[in-house]
Amino acid sequence: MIGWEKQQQEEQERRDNGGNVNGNGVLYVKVMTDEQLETLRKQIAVYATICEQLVEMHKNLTAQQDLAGVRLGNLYSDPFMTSAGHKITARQRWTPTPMQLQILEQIFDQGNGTPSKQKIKEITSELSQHGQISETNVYNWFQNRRARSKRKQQNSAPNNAESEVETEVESPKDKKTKPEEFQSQDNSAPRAEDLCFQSPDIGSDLHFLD
Amino acid sequence: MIGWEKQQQEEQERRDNGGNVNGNGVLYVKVMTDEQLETLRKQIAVYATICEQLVEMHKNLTAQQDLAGVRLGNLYSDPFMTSAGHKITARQRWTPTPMQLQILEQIFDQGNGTPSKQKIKEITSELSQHGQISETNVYNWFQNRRARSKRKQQNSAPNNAESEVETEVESPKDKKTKPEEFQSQDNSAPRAEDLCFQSPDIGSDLHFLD
DNA sequence: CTTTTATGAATGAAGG
DNA sequence: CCTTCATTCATAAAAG
Repeated sequence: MIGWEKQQQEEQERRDNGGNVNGNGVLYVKVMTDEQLETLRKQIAVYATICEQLVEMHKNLTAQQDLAGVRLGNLYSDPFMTSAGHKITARQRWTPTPMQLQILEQIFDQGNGTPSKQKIKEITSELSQHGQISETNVYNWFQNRRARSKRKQQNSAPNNAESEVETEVESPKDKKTKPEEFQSQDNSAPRAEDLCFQSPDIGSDLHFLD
Repeated sequence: MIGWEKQQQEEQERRDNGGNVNGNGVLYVKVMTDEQLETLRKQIAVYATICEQLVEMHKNLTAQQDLAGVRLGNLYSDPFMTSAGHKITARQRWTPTPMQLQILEQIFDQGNGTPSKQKIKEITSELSQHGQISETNVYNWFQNRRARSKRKQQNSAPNNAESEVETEVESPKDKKTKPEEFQSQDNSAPRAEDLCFQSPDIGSDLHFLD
């Protein structure tokens, strides 16, 4: 197959491009901005959802037919749903180098838990000496670090109290968020009329998974 | 299926054949070969085709049921997709359905960046046909969408004291650093139409979904 | 190779 | 509007 792996790592905020590129060899390539890719990704996701729903409907119908004694057999199979359904939307992500991680941890421990805008810039600047990184990466890192640190703390604290008072299974008891009428993901079947895709010449048939 | 997520980020040893790469802090773009694009196209086509076929199957089944007088009605308005994995547990926060997203995105792209109170109502009204939603949701969505779009844009400009010798970089990538004029601040989601990925009007065949 | 875990990133909502 | 937080999603890395 083809190797998408030719792609290089990068962050999510690049836009525009420098026209066409080529390597040391001759290589014609298409260049897409991240926004374009993102849009593509979402549109594919829409397809995935539609397919899922259609399959679900099918299962229901088939089940009914079962009751009626009209088994049609497994026309659908989810293998493709899982294989093609989500892999397409692959997304790359930054991975801190050990050095970067060390520095980040260090800063985090210093208590200046408040990553101000300016601070971020500085940190990013410094870290970039040790590898590819962007301000967003730094920002995210601190966000996640704090959130997870917090969660961990609150997760282990109530447990070591003398008598085990916490028999809770999962429910976040201190749900400070207002009890708002939760709107469950209704997820009513999509009206595809509203999907504004169009199709090119893709007149291919069903040899997905090829 | 192929994974274009296979790329690797190495601190200083990057060496790919793309040539459009660079060290830290430089302009990145997604690069795809024609082959890769073709594959993507096929995959999308697969979705379109599968949807069509499922629709056909559904019609047949429905027709049979009609004949058999076993019309059971809305069995397939199942609130949750069990195949997706996590949807079973009710969610406490609104998650736009793909269709809602599509519509929102569309409206957002139209440039009328300021969602007036009245507009919000209209939009909410329309979107509620595709799933549970409230005006607050819509309002928040636009708020967030705009804020993040903006940040993203302003984040993509800075660079770039190219320092590290990325031996492979050679091609004069004419960086058109003109992030602002590209599109007004109200539009940041390039339509995929540019890429020729459009889908067939499967919508007309899916009307029963509703 | 498949499953699990750790964690970077996305995003709805709240606050100011 | 902008920033911050909480939660969820997706995936690179680790484990089996």
